[in-house]
Amino acid sequence: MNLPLESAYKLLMGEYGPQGWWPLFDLRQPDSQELDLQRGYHPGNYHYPQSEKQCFEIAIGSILTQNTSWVQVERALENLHQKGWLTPEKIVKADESSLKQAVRPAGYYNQKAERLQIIARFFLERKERRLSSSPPERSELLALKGVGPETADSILLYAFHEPEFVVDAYTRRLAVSLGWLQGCESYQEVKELFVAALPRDVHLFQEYHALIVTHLKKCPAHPKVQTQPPFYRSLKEKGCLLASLYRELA
DNA sequence: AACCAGGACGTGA
DNA sequence: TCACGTCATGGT
Repeated sequence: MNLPLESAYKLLMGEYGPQGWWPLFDLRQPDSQELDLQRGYHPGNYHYPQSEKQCFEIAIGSILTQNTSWVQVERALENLHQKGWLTPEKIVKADESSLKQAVRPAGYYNQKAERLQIIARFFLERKERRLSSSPPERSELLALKGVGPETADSILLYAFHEPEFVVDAYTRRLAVSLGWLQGCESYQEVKELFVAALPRDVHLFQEYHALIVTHLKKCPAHPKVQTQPPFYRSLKEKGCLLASLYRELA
């Protein structure tokens, strides 16, 4: 079975262009006309993160965004930024209650505050051992409370440029709606589908995941989980890109 | 006014 | 291993 994963990628890239993930707070240009730049995206520039601080910010964001929309994460990051807390040192030392207050907009603020301190401790420890320049093992990320498979892969892919494909709810939904999956597959199985069909390329992996999210945000044309066989009809009627995706791939 | 958002963990079968 | 409840704020 040879699924057209690259064709889908080309269509998405042709439609939306490079997404400039992962957005970085201290990269924001408030005066820019481009909303992307205002919000810290850096389309076409793959040279980020450029500092340990930016690297850490990606890790923080990946925790905060768990089952939460990105605008909420931006508010939490805003709070942390205003306190000057977007570093492992500050997060570790922060008192519990004000950290919770800062993180509150992102939801689950009790657990997320705790888990931010856990991952901050991890970053700090790596820094003290002068390991910051080399990527952590996936297994040691997974060992941290609050870091599951998606968060680990996000950190590795976007913060450390490791070729790990990120699978999230959108990825699964797209794959299911295109008939590539049934929907009941495990994280690893979904990941394998993409990794096996694509060249192991960091920029490709970064853009593919970002494009999937962008597309399904813009075109939430399908139910959360679609376990039925491919269903072209309902989507053609939506008039969104996914319809053309279907026609191309049919 | 339900439903969902760039999940992960703890528990019991 | 796996299904299920829990965590929580703010948009549509």
